Amino acid sequence: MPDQPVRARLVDVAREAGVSKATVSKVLNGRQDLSVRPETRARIHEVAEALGYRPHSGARALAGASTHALALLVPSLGNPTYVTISRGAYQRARELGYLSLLAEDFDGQEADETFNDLVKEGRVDGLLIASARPGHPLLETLRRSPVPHVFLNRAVEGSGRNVTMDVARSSVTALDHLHELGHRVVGHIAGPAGITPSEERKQAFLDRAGELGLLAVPVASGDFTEEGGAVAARALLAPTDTRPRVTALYTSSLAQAIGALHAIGELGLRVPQDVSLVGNDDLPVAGYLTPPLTTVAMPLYDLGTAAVDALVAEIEGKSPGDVVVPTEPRLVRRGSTAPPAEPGGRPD
Amino acid sequence: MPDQPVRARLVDVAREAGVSKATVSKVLNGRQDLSVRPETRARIHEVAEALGYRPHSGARALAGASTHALALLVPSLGNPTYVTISRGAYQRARELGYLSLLAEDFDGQEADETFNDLVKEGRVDGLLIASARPGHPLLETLRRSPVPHVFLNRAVEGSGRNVTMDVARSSVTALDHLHELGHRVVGHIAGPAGITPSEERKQAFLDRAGELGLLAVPVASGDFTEEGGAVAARALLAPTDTRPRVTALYTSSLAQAIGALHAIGELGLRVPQDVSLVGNDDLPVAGYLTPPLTTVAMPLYDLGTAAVDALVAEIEGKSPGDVVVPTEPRLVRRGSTAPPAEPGGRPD
DNA sequence: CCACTTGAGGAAACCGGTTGACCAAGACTT
DNA sequence: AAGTCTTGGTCAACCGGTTTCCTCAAGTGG
Repeated sequence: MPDQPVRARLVDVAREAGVSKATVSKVLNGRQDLSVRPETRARIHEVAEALGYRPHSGARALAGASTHALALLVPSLGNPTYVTISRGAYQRARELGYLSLLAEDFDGQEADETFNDLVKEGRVDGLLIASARPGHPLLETLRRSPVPHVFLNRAVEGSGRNVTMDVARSSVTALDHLHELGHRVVGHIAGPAGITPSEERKQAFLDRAGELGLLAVPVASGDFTEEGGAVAARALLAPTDTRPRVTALYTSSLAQAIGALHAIGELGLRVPQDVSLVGNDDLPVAGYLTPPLTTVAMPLYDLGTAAVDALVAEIEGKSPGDVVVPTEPRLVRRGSTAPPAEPGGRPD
Repeated sequence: MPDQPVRARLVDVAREAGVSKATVSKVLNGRQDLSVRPETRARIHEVAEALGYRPHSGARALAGASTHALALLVPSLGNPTYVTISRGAYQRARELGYLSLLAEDFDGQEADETFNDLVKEGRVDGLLIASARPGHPLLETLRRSPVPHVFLNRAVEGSGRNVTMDVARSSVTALDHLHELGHRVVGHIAGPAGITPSEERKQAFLDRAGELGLLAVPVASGDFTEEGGAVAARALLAPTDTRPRVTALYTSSLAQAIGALHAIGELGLRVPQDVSLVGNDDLPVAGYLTPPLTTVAMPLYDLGTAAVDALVAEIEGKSPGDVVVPTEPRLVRRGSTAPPAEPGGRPD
């Protein structure tokens, strides 16, 4: 095969196949409103293949008002959670004939620039928004210039287009595990206030604690970072007169768990002998912490695929709706959880 | 300001400003080959601003053969190193009027699909390639369909378009630190064979070890992952008759350091009392490991900006060349390094 | 006073696709 | 035999910019 210094264009394919541009376009796009002889159809596909033809996305967008591209907006790529989600989105988009782009909106700080670059300049047909929160600038922007979009992971109440996971179930899974081990005083490190999965996880945690009859369930909020986890852990583990000592912690993110692990060590406590720790989200690093982290694996990849399904459906004219990914959170038992020490066996 | 249900187009701006499309286009693109009255110029800018006008990237690409977009190809987004690089690239691109897209090519496995989606479909003007390695499919693809591109982090020998950091210096920095502390037997966990920064770091490590007169400097290679670091650490720490016991390790990535830390613990050794550990790249998590990790901070952000500078220069017609980011690697001392134990003080 | 330059901007072709309207020729119906 | 479908396509307008000539009026030199 010779080199292809110039991109093959639609006319090139048409000339080579001995048909018109229109026919090639319709055949390659699989349109039904046209009858073509099977052999012509085959010839067109062959020629296109041989020439390595790819339609120019700009020309396509101009003519058909569709770019066949989506963009996923995440609050931070430093959080590997979103990397997994984006992989799911990318693959599913590909299967549906779309390209999924990835953009970091730094928790809303650059959301409008990103919106301009991607939507207003016509680079994408729709947005997968994983960075929503109350007061996010994009919410207002979308109201004024409506564009197909769904919210994933973080829901926007009343939007009717939220794609989420069963985070309530993850709290139950984590808490049941700790309860079975014998823990009766369990702290929860929640995410920042106002962010849906944060609130939901916390509420489910408190509800389940009530059902199980736990003695105390203190909660502290913190960013989804190591720092946030460390600060919150210190707050929860500080000695107090008003309740018994916490023997286990459940965090909202993996980074928080790493921070908590650090803070626990600094306080001279050991995991899991003195404090058990359960994280959220399972990523390779969880297995390499000391001790390896017991965690609730959330269906992040599936969340990405589900969000793309919902968005593409909307782009193709169906009306959106809320979706909950059916895959259940799964407990991954590692070394950071164990039965609590005998009361009095190792007094403070 | 009223809502803008439809995108404003060039003609809209032209009509509103009372001039022709051509004039608006030239004024907004700041072209010199046209004389326009200052007040006309100002009016055009005002109208464009008021209408929130953004040129349609597809139309622009079609007419002018430039998309004003770049793409950064990274081997894995799970490696936070590339996240920092991409942030540098994104910001610098923005300053130069470009949009930087981010794509994961899974170490070359999806490189050709990505190339088709981004380059052949005309979505970007050039590529920032951080995932190069010998035999990478993109190398051949680029030979056949030349497109502006630079290689960053991982160089391609003889390409004459490599943007790299002073990795040799990072080995020296790490090794000097360990030598000063008194270590004389230092192991190195290198990256996979054949990848340039890997080889270069290793060679510089060995060279510097020779200059310092170290007793032994065993090297093991492994992926840039926790797993790779753990396996390599086990190999280096295994007892042997042929050389004294290793008292310190220097790894090629942060994830490797986390893996090594894990393996060291499993072997019943303590950091830094029994083994000192120096990592590469400084990211938030490094400060929250137990113990906090001493590491060589590489100028990742600057690497991203430098790569964009080089690529944009090439797109604008200048011929490419190799660039080394001038920012020096910097040692961040934390708790994972200390003087070695007295010989015999704690025998194996 | 007239040809000529200069300043300010306009007309139209073009980029590479998509799409709805249209058409020729054979098959079928009556 | 004439009209009507159906099959298998084609034609040309259009999407929203950019760019290359043009034009036209006012000023300028001779």
